Amino acid sequence: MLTIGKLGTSTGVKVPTIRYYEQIGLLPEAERSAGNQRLYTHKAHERLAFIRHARELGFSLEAIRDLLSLSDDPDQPCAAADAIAKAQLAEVESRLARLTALKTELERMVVQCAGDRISDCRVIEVLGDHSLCVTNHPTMDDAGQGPARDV
Amino acid sequence: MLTIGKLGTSTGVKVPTIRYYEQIGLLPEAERSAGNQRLYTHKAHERLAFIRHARELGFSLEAIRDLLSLSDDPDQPCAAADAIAKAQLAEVESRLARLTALKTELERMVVQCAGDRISDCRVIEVLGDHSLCVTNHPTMDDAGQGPARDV
DNA sequence: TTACTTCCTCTAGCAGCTATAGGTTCAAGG
DNA sequence: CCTTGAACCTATAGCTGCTAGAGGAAGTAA
Repeated sequence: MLTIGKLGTSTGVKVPTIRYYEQIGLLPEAERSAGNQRLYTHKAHERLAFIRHARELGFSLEAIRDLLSLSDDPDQPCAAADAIAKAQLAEVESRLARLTALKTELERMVVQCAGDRISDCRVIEVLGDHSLCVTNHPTMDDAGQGPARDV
Repeated sequence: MLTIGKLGTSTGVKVPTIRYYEQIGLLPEAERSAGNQRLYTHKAHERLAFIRHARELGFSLEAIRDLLSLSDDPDQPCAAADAIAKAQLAEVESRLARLTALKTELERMVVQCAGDRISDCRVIEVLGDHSLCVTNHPTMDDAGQGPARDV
């Protein structure tokens, strides 16, 4: 039986995050010691490692919730898990494409900035006028509205 | 003079977002009509277009705030604006590297999933065990902690 | 026993919006 | 002129995925 601190260091998940996962029902409520402290089994450790790894791969907590409920039921067909992973892959690919376009644009901005006063600064100029862009980088409608996500 | 709705459609920024930008001081307080409705000048339109475009390129609101105060003062040297753009470029490049690693991993997961029961599912299996990964994809420590950002 | 660390709960905060409620103003049609 | 309906107003709460802080209890080593 691990304390929450040990579980945290052994999985690389911070203690408040573990409590948060319990709170939102991603982890079951932990057993408690006589003094009301959480105690974790090997199974809980595995489940948290799964969650952490999926987070690293960019899965949302909602997707992870689905994956966990699938893995709790090993006789189900695999198609649903596969679909979640494929959706995640598509998401990553589209993000890659957009980021690549942004990189091109930023490189152009930085390279072209030859003046030494703000009034001649390409960075400011390009940001003020989308028509100066070479790529068709994303608009707020298709890039900036979804739930914020890292990586 | 534009109403907030016209300004929104002409810049591609949603109305509540414009009000939010005013609230946090990114846009100055708008003039009001007799009936207390916001009215915008061409200058405000330019400023919002600038913000929107910078957001598309992934700049944080804080960075945009800095860029705006620079552009308000055109005699200043350009170095600060250049530095912000370069930092943004570095950020985008590191994000690209991480996303590429994730893509590799996800592709492997999806391709290898040959079983048709969850119990044989590579997706679930790989997520449960980081050592099955071929790339050194990011950990939560270097990828998942910063301020959430899209694109 | 004392000191120190780790744990507990609870609440509030972060970015960057989005949504809802409950009301006012404006423009067009009859 | 009056009505309808869209667009506006303010204020507040919610979203994701945590993180930080307060104020206190429990566990551990010397």
